[in-house]
Amino acid sequence: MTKERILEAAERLFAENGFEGTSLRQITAAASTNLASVHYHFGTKDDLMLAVLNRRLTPINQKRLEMLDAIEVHPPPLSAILTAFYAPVVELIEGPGAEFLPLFGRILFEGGRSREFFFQLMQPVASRFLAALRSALPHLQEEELFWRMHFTAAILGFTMAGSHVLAWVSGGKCQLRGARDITERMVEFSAAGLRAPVHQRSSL
Amino acid sequence: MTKERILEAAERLFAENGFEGTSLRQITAAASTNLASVHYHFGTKDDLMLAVLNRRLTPINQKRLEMLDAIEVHPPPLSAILTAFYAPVVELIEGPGAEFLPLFGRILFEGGRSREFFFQLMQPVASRFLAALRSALPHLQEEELFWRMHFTAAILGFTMAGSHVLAWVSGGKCQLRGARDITERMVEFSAAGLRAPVHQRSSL
DNA sequence: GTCTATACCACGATAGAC
DNA sequence: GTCTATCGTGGTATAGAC
Repeated sequence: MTKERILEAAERLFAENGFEGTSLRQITAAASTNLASVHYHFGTKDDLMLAVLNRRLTPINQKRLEMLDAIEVHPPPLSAILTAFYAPVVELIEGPGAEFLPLFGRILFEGGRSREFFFQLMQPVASRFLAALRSALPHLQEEELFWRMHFTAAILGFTMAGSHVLAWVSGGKCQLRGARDITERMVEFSAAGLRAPVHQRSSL
Repeated sequence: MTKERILEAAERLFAENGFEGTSLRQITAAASTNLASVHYHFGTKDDLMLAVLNRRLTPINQKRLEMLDAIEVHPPPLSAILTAFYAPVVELIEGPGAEFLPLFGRILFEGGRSREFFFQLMQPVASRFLAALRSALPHLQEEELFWRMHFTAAILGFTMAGSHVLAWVSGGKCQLRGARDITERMVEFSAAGLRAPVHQRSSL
C-alpha cells in the first residue's frame, strides 16, 4: 500500500529532520512513489504530519486507559498509575514504533498545528490520569499537582525523544536497556517527586 | 549595532519557528537590515545559530559554576546543587533572555550542529555537577546517577522550553509566577527523585 | 560595513494524461 | 490510483556598487 509506505517514510524522516527540515520530495523518494501521491492521499504536508501522529498516539492512549482501568487496588497505587502512563510509550523502543519516538518530544516544541492536534488526542488521557493522581495524592493542592504532573510528563518526553542526551551525560557509558528497566527508573524517580513534601513558597 | 540586532531577531524567530522554519529574510526584515549583512557578520545560517546559542549559554554556565563554588557547606546539600543548576536558567524568564528559553529545549531535539555545540558548551558544567551530585549521593551507582541526572535535566528543559505544556495540562489555571517559585518547585521534585530508594531491576 | 540586485536551487502544490 | 511536467514562491548565498 502506497499510503502506508508514505506514512512509514514520513514518520522516520520527520523524526530525524523535523517537520520543516523534511521535504515531501525526500519522503516520496524514500517511499518509492511520486510527489503527487502525497497530496492525493493526505492533502497537504500538514495533514500528513497529523496522520503520522495519529497512527501512533491513538493506540498508545487506548492502552494507557486500559492499563489504568485494569488496576484493581483502590485507591490505585501511585506506581501503577505512573506505569500505565509511561509503559505504553516506552514499549515502542522494542517494536516498529521506535522511529516515532524522537517525534514525540519534538512535536511539543515545534508548535504549529501538530501540537494542537497532539493536545487534542491527549485530552481524555490527561483528565483520567489527573483524576487518578488526585485520588492517590489527596493532600496536594491543585496547582502543585499540575506542576508535578508536568514534571512527570517531562521525564517521559525527554527520555523518549532525547536518548542522545542520556548518552552524552553518561559519556556513552549508559545505554538503553529493556523497556521494563527504563519504565521502572522513571516510575521510581517521578513517584518520589510527586510525593515530595511541599514547602511554603517564598514568593508570589 | 547591526550585528546585535540580527542576534536579537534571530533568537526570537528561531525560538518561535525553529531553525528550519525561520528564513534569513524574516530575520533581516525583523532586524531592519538586509539579507547580505547576515553573511557578512556571521558567515552562514548555521553559524548564526551557534552565535545565538553561545551568547546566552556561556554566561548562564559561568553563573552556574559560580553558584556551585559559592556553596559553603560540605558536602554540598542536594537542594543547593540543584538550585545552582536550575536558577541561572529560570531567571531568564524575568529578563531580556526570555525569548531564548524556547530554544533551550528545542536545540536538544532539532539536532544538527547546534546540538553538538550545545553539548560542547555544557561539558564543564556537566562534569562539575555530576561530581557534586556524586558527593551528595554517594550510595547511588554510577549508572543510576546518570539516569537521574538525565531526569533532572529533563525537568529543566521541559519547563523552560514548553510553558504551553503546563498551560495545557492545567487548562490555563496554572501560570508561571516568579523565577524563585518555579525553581523551588523543580528543586523539590527532583531532589526527592534523586533520593528515591533504588529497587532491584527486574530485567537486563 | 552596508546596501541593491540577482543567481540559482529546492520547496509545496496542482493540472491533466494514463 | 498513479504518473510526468510544471507553476509560483521563497530558500541560501554572492557579486559588486557605495
